[in-house]
Amino acid sequence: MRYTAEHKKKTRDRILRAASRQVRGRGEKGVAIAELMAELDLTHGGFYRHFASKQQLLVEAVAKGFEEVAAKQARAVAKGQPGGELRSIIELYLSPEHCANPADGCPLAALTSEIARYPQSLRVKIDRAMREHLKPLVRFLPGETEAEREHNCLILFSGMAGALNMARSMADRERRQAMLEAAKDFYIKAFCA
Amino acid sequence: MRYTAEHKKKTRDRILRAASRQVRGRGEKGVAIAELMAELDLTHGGFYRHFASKQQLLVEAVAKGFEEVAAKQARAVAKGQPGGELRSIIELYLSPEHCANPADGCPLAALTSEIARYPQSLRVKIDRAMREHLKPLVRFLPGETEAEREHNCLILFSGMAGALNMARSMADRERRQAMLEAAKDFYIKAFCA
DNA sequence: TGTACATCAGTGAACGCGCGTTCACTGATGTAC
DNA sequence: TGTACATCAGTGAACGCGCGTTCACTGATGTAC
Repeated sequence: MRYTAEHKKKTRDRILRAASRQVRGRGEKGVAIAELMAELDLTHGGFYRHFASKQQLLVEAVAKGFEEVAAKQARAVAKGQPGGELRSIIELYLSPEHCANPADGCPLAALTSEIARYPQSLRVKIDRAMREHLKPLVRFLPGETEAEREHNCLILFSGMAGALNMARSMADRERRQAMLEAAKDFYIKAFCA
Repeated sequence: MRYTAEHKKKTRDRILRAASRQVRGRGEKGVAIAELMAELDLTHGGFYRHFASKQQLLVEAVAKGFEEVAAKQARAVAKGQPGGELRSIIELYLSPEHCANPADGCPLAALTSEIARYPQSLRVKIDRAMREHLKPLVRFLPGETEAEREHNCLILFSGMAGALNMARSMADRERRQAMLEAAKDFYIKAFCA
């Protein structure tokens, strides 16, 4: 059957959203085209009307993840008081909710060690998406020069991603909570002086 | 043909070493039994005389990785001056060599985001191996109480793992180096006060 | 307005490949007598 | 010391499964006339 252009856009977006959740929840290898399409009540063959390959899907899915996270961070910042932007972001990032729901969370944390192994062509695109995402946050970081603030931004987010993964790796709830709290204290003290 | 008990031990160890390097270099899904055995000029069938399953191999391979890293850290500490133990460890961890050679490096960094997705049974064992590895380092960390030093230890290593992965994800050499240097400065200032 | 044809999102079978695991077998060496 | 049998690390074919991608086909709707 023939569908409108609008319908096609919507389908493409549904695939992208589902893929973005799956790749963050399960990693690149955890995404299977046929299963992904079945989740949307579609069959695998149609996938290639929307994306050239699984790789292309992944790049866009990661970028989509960064967008979602940016929106959440913006909401958290808007809720908090002025001057406390970075603190709000740190508390959101190291919250039990973010820890418990990788699929809805930061792609950098979900794929920390995988990205380093992606082919260069993919890495370049993800790197770009990440920097695009971090750019508006740089101004909240301490530092005399723009370069210093940028470095601090990278250190903060890579550090929090590491801490979040450490918490996610822990078996019992208590240690997980303690890890998140300790990390929250540390990063707030280090960057919100 | 029949081999001596010693020969069997050696073969098992060769498999384990190769697997440890592979899993750190490529991730869990990147290890293929047949390829692993072929690398040692063996065929895949023999694998199951040494390990019950791929999972069991992975647990031991990760533990082996922690042992290797511990040995390297001990060597670095012995070379440096007394009082500078933590500084030596940080400099080793965030060195260009460690960044460039994940297969010979810290399993925590190599598998940061994957471990969180392993089945609970596997995670428990890896968690134990990791804590075993960190235990002798806790005393070098600042903190009034043992619990505080332990938390600081977890924050430091998870943070460094995050920073190392961030550097590994970057496309060009300059930014990678700058990231490592900035992180080195930051963690030394934060923990070697 | 009506008709003939073109388009194209979606279908589902098929291809080709990789992988973990099993299993009957081999044959050199260990062991029991 | 010599002989018959047991052991078991290692071999390689086979099984069963999952997966990315291709392709001929469908059929409702868009478009040209």
